[in-house]
Amino acid sequence: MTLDALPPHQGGAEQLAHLLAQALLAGHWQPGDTFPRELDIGKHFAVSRNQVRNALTSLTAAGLLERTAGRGTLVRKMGEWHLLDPLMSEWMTGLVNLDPQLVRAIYAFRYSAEPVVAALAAQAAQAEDLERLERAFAGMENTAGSVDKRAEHAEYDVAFHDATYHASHNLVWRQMGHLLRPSIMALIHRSQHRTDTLDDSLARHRQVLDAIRHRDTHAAETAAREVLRRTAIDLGIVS
Amino acid sequence: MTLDALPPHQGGAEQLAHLLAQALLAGHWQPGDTFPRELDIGKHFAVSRNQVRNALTSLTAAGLLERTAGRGTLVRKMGEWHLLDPLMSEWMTGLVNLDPQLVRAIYAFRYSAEPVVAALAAQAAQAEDLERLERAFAGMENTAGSVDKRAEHAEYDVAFHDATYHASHNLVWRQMGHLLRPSIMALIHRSQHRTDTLDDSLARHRQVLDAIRHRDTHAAETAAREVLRRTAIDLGIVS
DNA sequence: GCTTGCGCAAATGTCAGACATTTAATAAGC
DNA sequence: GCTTATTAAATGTCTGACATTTGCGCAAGC
Repeated sequence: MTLDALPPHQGGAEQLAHLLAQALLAGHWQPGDTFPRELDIGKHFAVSRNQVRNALTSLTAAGLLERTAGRGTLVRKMGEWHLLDPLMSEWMTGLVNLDPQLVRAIYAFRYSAEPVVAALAAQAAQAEDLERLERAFAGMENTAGSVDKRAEHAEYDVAFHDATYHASHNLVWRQMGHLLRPSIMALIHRSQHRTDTLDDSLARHRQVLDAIRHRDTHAAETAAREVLRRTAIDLGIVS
Repeated sequence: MTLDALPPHQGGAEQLAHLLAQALLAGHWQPGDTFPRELDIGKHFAVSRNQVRNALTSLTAAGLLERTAGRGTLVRKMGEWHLLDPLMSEWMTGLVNLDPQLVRAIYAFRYSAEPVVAALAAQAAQAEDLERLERAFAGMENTAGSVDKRAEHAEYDVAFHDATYHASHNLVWRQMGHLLRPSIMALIHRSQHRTDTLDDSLARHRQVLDAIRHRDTHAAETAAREVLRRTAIDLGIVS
């Protein structure tokens, strides 16, 4: 694979990293392939070697690449990626053709984890956590109707789930809120967003909110699972 | 806080990063403090500015520091740390005085997550996963007796739990195996390692192994919880 | 007195070029 | 045929200069 298929970019090592990362995530290179050389990348995008090295440092830190002096830069396989690195979430977000295997893996994780997180939230949520949840839910309601507010709706959706993780009041769980963004954003491109399914999704979210508000751990667990069942359908994981 | 209290080091930006990271994790600087300047660090450790910048890049990527041109380098608070970055686990491992709040947070996470992971493992484990679990458990048994094998025992302990996460066959859960190392290594310094508690711990691990082997999800869940109850006692979280 | 603007100092960020080091392939020599 | 130099190619490192951003002081002007 060459660089020719990639779009140009506008300055900054971060953007270059974003560009290359998305190409890697989209599978433009096979694991084990040798990645283009620093000088070639710099030539192609008209940036200094420094910028290239900074970008490649990020990708290496995220487990996407493996570099060794003399040999070059190798592409690592999906199992080695640091899926929990916040940068990864940023790069995955907005990627249209995210690997179905990855979408499935993240969903499976959420399906097993989120009920537990919701239960913890029901135990530990403070007043401000409830406020965040309610604001996010209200946002979801207000943006549920029109088609041109789909992106905005997804943002509130992300905010709702992130607030749930946050309400668990556990430092580790809170970090995983990042994973929600790519997972939920994938919904935009895959779901039909019919009115009835949206209503159903909203109702299930409301049950999570109510359960947490009433400090009902068991109900929160069940409700979170129901939300994710709805998500599975929208993602096309189950029919 | 100055750099004077830190030990010297032996070449390599990685080691320098490790050194500075451990100082940060140990709380040598307060959140919001300004970190020493690049040139001062280079002067103190007799390394080039490049090495310093490489080290600081790692610390910044891990969320320990925040750098802005003109202002300098600020120390971030614990809530912003990327606890799931593999480098963080490496830095935390072997740190004698890890912040109790952090130990507690990681433990609370494990207590809520590991039963679910064990249940998944009971569903998804393959023959090779069982082999790994058995090898790790056998190692724990063989190193249980003597005091001078405590470190080795801890390694097998880590391997056992890591094998459990691995057996879940989920890309996301597998990444979290990293968190186990600092958590389990903390046991070495905190637990008394009396013979009877070690026997008890072994027995509970054996139940996890058996439950996974028999594909009994519910038993795996319960057994994992029991293992962590034992761990809580050894960590001094509960009496 | 208060604000605005200018300029200076200090810190991180960037660049360019040369050089070091590692690796793999190739050729030389026995 | 095996081992050993040699060479080429890639990433890693060093150095010095310069760019850019930020915060602060200080003075002018309303």
